[in-house]
Amino acid sequence: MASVSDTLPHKRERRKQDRPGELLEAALDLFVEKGFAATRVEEVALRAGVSKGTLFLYFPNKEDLFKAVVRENVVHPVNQGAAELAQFQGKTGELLEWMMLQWWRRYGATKASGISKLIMSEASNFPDLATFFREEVIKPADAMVRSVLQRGIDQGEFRPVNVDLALHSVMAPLLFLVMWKHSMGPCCPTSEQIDPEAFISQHAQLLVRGLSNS
Amino acid sequence: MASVSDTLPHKRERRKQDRPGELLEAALDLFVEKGFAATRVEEVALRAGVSKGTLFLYFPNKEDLFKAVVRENVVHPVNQGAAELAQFQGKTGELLEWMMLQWWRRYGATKASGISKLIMSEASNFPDLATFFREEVIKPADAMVRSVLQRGIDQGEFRPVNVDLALHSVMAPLLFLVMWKHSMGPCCPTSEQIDPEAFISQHAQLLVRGLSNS
Amino acid sequence: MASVSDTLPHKRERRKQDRPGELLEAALDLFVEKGFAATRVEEVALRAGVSKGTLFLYFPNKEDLFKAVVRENVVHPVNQGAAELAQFQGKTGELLEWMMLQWWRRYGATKASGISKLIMSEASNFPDLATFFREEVIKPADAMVRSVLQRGIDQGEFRPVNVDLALHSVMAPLLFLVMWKHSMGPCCPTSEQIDPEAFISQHAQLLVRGLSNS
Amino acid sequence: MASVSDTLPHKRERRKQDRPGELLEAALDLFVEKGFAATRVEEVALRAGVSKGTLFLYFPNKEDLFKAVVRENVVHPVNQGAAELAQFQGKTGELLEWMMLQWWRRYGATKASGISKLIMSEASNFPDLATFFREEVIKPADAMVRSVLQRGIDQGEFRPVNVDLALHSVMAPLLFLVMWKHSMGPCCPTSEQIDPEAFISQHAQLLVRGLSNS
DNA sequence: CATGAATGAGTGTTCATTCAT
DNA sequence: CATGAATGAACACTCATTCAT
Repeated sequence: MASVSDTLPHKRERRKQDRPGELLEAALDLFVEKGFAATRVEEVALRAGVSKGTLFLYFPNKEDLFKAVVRENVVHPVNQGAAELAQFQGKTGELLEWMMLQWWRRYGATKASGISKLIMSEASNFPDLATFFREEVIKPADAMVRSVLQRGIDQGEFRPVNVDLALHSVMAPLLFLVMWKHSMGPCCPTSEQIDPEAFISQHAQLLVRGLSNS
Repeated sequence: MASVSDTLPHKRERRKQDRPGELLEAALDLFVEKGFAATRVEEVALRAGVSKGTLFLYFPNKEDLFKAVVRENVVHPVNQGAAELAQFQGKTGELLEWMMLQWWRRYGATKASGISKLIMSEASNFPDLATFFREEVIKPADAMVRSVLQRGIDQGEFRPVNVDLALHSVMAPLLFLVMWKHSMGPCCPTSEQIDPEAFISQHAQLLVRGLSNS
Repeated sequence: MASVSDTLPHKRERRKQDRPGELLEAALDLFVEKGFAATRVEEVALRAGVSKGTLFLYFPNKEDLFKAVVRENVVHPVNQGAAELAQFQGKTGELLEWMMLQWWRRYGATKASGISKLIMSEASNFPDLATFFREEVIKPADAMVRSVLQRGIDQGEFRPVNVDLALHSVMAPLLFLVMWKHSMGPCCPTSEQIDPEAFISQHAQLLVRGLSNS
Repeated sequence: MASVSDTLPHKRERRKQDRPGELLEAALDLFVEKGFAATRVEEVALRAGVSKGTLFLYFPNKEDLFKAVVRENVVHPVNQGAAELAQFQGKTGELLEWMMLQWWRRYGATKASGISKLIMSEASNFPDLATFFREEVIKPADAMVRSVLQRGIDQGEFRPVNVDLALHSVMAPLLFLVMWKHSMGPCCPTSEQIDPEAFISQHAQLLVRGLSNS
């Protein structure tokens, strides 16, 4: 006899199963907002609606909670855009600017980018996370950018610059914006804020002009 | 025969004069290595070869110790660079590349650049430090870059781009290198290391070409 | 057979409920014995049979612990006394003497009166505590005395003296006894001890006679 | 050959001889103002114009400095007034009020009274000081007051009250004023200040009326 | 004698972690 | 499983006291 709880678990049970997920979610918010050291485990537990002791039932200590948060929330911002990118018809210069703006809108501007800032900040204390991040995020992203630049060169639109270096000319401003957004940004008066899209546009255009073969 | 004390100050005195410098050096090391919050003042003192109490004889509190470290290792270099910059004769394009390379050689490549990474990492937890850094370091540096770009525009060498945005096209790659150096870098195999000067050179040239009026 | 846990709460729970009271009692002892500044919170905790951290579970800081001690041991008794006072029927002269004796028996003669001595001793170093004490203890007590004196005047029993000054003719001897008890008293040979109730009685009678309209 | 320094010592030498005195003076001010615990020996030394180390040349530790300050500065407020008192012709009631006012003007209102407050405050930590103070100050003062009261009784002006108790009716308000002046007083708004002479006058008159034989 | 640099034991307070219930 | 009371090791900062010069 199939009881209700087989298909639609009671609230209690559903929550129980979700405990780790809810804790990870709460921890993500707080770690991103405050960093590792300044986040108190009790606050994480409270935000997840459980007691402090319960958190330690699921994660043996704060460090492991942190690592789980990072591993769980690292987003692969490449996968989504790669397909669209491949279909793009038109000048590579326009593609480059479009790609950078898309990266910002879909990733840099979202909460998810907080995890990148977090990793950059804490990498030296958690080397394994840094390695993990490099493999999962940086390498694919670099490859994508590299392919776009190579496309421009192959099509004769760009000069044959050193692609391995040029890709950082593309990524650095984006990462800079992410870092800024999560560090100095909140401390700055509005008059000193940076308009991300305006900056990306102008930077992309400078880059394309700098790369162009004319 | 002149005694030692005629030419060299007494041990006590000599040490006394050296104390602030020794403490600042130890503090720089530890702040860069562990961040502001995770650095314990006692460890700074011990590394400088004195007791905890002695540190507070020279710096009233941890925050002021940090500010002194910043002044010694970041503010001074930037100011020195600015002075040399003013004497530069020649094309602004060359000046820009030279400035970026100098920034790297004199600051980015040194231990002191860890301070910038630290600020980026912990600004949100220590708003006072962030404000201090913005006023003492970022604003002067931005003004310097802005003046170079404006020089190029005024001399007709650069197009009249938005200087407030372009300035980040100059700084972002430098800060990216610093972040990289102090976070992901140490975890990367040598094959994936970035050659900072080669990157800066190429980026500067892309930028100059992108800015140029021809 | 009903188990113990049916009638008595579990050891943990019982202790938990008792904690604040035990801490307040230990704190009263030590504050009175050593003063505010010289009392270490850890010693309070230890005397209450808990660790230092536990104290901060119940009181956010040393100052609030002290305020709680004052509320428990000074404010409450004063308020209770005031209530009984209101019900008093009879001559104001008798009321005055009765009030002074009650004040002594219920407060002055107890450990709690050490708080008044402590405040007199340390007020200048802890202005916040002084203000707190003035608002919570002195003002209500003064108001009570003032109302009694006014009652005597209104009923024609007392001459219309300056009530704001006369109030100190009532309080000063009481505070003098408290100061004496907690400072010089313990150092005096028994032959020189003051008999508090005899003194209060005679002083009250002198006062009433001095105030009386006959 | 009598050199100048025999009669008028050089500033240097004079100061050297006065060192202990200057230290005691500086210490008096600070102990009275802040109490024993809150007074820092360095501040005492600075105010006396010497270095911290020098203070320990003259006083082996803080406690002994404190005791020296007290012993040195305890004033015998009786001696001066006793002679005048003996010559007083007229009603004892007037004598009593005059004596109380004089005590206040010549002692209570001066800095010297700070030492009484200090002793009352710290007596429990320095029992030997309390004993010393009792012998040197309290006993003579009590004797004087007692003699005045006895004079009133002997002359038939006062009723035969218990003189050993009544003397506290005289002293308590005076000591209360001293304590108030050095503790709560400075923390109170001007509207709540006590006018010492007005209070003493009214209290003395209440007392005299209470004592009088009519 | 005098200095003041140096010390280190202590203070209030925080917080990750444990464990009896 | 879940709780939350309890712990104790840190940490920044203070200050009486010492001692080489």
